[in-house]
Amino acid sequence: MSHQSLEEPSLEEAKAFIQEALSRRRMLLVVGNCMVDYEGRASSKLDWGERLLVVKSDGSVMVHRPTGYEPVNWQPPGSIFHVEFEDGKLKIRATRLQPKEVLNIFFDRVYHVFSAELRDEGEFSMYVTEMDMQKALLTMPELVEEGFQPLAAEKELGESGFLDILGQDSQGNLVVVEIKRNPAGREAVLQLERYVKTLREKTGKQVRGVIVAPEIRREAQGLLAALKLEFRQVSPRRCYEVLKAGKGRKLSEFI
Amino acid sequence: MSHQSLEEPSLEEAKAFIQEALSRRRMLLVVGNCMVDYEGRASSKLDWGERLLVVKSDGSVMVHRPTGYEPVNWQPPGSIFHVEFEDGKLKIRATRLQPKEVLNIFFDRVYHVFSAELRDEGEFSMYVTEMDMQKALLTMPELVEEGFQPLAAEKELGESGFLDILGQDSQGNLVVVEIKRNPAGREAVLQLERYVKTLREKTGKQVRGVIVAPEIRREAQGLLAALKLEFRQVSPRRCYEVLKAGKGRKLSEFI
DNA sequence: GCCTAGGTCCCGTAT
DNA sequence: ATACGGGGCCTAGGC
Repeated sequence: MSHQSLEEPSLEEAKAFIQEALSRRRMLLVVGNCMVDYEGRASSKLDWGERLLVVKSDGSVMVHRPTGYEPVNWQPPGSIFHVEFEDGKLKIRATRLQPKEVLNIFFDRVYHVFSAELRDEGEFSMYVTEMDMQKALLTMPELVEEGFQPLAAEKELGESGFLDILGQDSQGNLVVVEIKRNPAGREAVLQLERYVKTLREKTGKQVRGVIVAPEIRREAQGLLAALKLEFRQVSPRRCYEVLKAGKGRKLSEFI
Repeated sequence: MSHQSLEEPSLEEAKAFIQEALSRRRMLLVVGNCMVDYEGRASSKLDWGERLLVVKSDGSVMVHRPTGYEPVNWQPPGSIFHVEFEDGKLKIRATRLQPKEVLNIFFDRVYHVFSAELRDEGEFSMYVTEMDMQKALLTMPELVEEGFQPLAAEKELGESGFLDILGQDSQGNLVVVEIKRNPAGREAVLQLERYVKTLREKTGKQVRGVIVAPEIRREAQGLLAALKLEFRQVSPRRCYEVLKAGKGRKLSEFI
């Protein structure tokens, strides 16, 4: 990995360093006193203060204040850069084309600049996502309930959107399964209710609705009961284990 | 502003530097080859690669890969740190207490470390928010329509939630106003419909529903028409100007 | 290209 | 403390 840095560069030195880093698409860090203007979907202005600017090789931009997880100003990947002096300040402009958004960062002092060409091929694996839970339920339908048989997944229901799993229970009743990776709230219940209602109207038959989630919030339980919907607790960990065990089998076997 | 950095430190030197920075609550940057484990609401593992670690004075943590706007792993403000050697690797543990989440970062090589105590009192101002739009509509009700008179704002409607503005038109009909700063979608229409329906049931009178937003999405227009609801285009910029002009006047004059 | 749904969302605000 | 909605959300997947 090649990298370089400067301590307390002049604005001219910093400008040259930054232009070099941007043109070579290296990761760039700038620490200094700056002011930031943003104009695009919304507009904002950040007065002078000491911050960290991060520019990545794909054109992502973040301006970080000393505190707070989120950048105060930013630009997503694909931004285009222009560096120049304006009123004696070092100006870095990052432009996004669609939607058209412009971020202007003005430095009147730079304490530190750093650039590097990072190599990172490391695999990132998240153990359980909502889609994983769906796969797990399709792989092992009894997680929903004994005798449950999936008929379709990600089925469109017109205005209502997409339901996660449609199946039938051991009695042959239609069952709509709504999956949540996080604790299910009122919104999930209402969403399920829309699907169930739509299906009842379409088919004219009895339709059951089941929320599958790690837990259901207390405030959603009343609504669930009032709408005669059901809840089945399934932990992400269980799904992860099912997926690990079921590797190699194809989804198409089940739907 | 005081700041310091090291180039190509040994792991021992890096450990001392990092511990010093964390204990003094300085902003810390580490560039090096690392591996990351996360366990909490979900779980993840990131194999070895070259990345940027940012730790802020409030305990925010971000691990950034060479590309992508978002950090691959992170911890929100308030995290607690522990630094030690494990299997010859420099291990930085960031723990969040609620919910309990642990982020472990292992470095086998450090290219660059930097720390600084940033001072930033600069004011950040966003020109228009959804609440600003509400204030603007209360300040200048004709933005909704000629003769519109606000009666209440943020009014609770039981299970339905809070409606943005309740008012009456020049004919004395009740009007529910639903404000969106962004293009209004199907969800906004359904939300408005819930409020209108609830109010109709409560009052037994005719109730109109109006969505105020910069624009309405195409796919929501059919639903809007079918439910006999209305749309009024209002730009954030217009709201911003109304607010600027209306400064000094109090909200309580209007509601 | 636009749109929809999910996120370890984060974050403010109100309860 | 916890629930709820918004975000310049960002990001991935469909069409």
